[in-house]
Amino acid sequence: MTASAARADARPSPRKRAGNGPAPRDIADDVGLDALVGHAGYAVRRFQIWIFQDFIRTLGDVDIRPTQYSVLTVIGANPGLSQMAVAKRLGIERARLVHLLDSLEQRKLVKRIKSKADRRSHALHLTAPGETALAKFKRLAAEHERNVEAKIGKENRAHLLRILAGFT
Amino acid sequence: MTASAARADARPSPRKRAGNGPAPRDIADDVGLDALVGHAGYAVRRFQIWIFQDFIRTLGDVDIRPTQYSVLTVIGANPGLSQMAVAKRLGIERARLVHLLDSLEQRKLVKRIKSKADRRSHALHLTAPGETALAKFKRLAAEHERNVEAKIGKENRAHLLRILAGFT
DNA sequence: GAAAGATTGTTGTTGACGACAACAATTGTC
DNA sequence: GACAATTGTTGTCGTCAACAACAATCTTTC
Repeated sequence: MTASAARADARPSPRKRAGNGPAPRDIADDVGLDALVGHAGYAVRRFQIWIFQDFIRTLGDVDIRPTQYSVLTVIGANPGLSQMAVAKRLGIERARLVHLLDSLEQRKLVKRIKSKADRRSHALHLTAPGETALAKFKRLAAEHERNVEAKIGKENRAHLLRILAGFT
Repeated sequence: MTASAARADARPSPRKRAGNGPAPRDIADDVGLDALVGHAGYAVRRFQIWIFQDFIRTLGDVDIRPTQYSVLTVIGANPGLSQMAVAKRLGIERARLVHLLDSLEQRKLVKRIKSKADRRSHALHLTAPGETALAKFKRLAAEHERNVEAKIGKENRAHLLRILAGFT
């Protein structure tokens, strides 16, 4: 460990700013990224990385990633939706949903049924094994949520969901 | 703003759908994702996407992305850090930091100085124009933070930062 | 002091993901 | 029926995380 970078390891930073102000005024002579404290985007990004890694790890045995889980969940709750409807609802592009559904259909979890009313679109449904699989995924996802609670606290998680309810 | 919907409680849903199918089967806007409500990861992901897009848009004129800003900020606050120290501090891989620094160095914002003590490593510093540029970036970043406040509320943002303080 | 092991920066690959553009088939509009 | 819009699909481009391998350079160990 070189002398110039010696302080990069310690992470004391007990300095909690209870005040709401961003206060980017600090000289930050102490440690690392004091200048980044107060940036919501940075904290949210780090948290999102952590939460996704825990999700991927918790659902690792069944090999389901967060986006796949969201697609399955929406289809399970709304059978018969078109790809366009699912994509718009989840905020993903329909071009990307094509590959996601290709993978899920290859695993026999989802099936595309050509719509009779609109022959351009496909009605999306879960297969029978897809339904039972989703039930298992939901149990694992609930376990993941408990990990989140253990990480940031039960009521903090609840408050977080309340704050971000407008983005779901 | 495709997903700026309110709660899933009662949504009259203007039901515009000018060019939608005749069948009442695929009404995109009325899709409920009840099962996704209550998943912290989903809300955080959507929020993170929004916040990054606003950051990129607000700092669009200076062409600085969130990761670049975090690198500049850390180097500005801790001149002389090695690439390994910066990467570890920001939670990015050193392989990725190489390209980030290539870009920033090409723009004359950062310079790599071969360390005399450890000839493997580089001491990272801001250039003179890099310092003045960072000052401008910080003003724009503060404007972005005000956008976040306008989006979720001032005290909600403060509470969020408090909840996620452990991830910075 | 030399060999063995670890670290730093670099290059490369892989895969997930968002953003766009173009296209055929189909539908709605005029 | 001509024209515009939508749906699913294919493709490209760029960002980003995760690895793997490598040369140069410490650090450790004998």
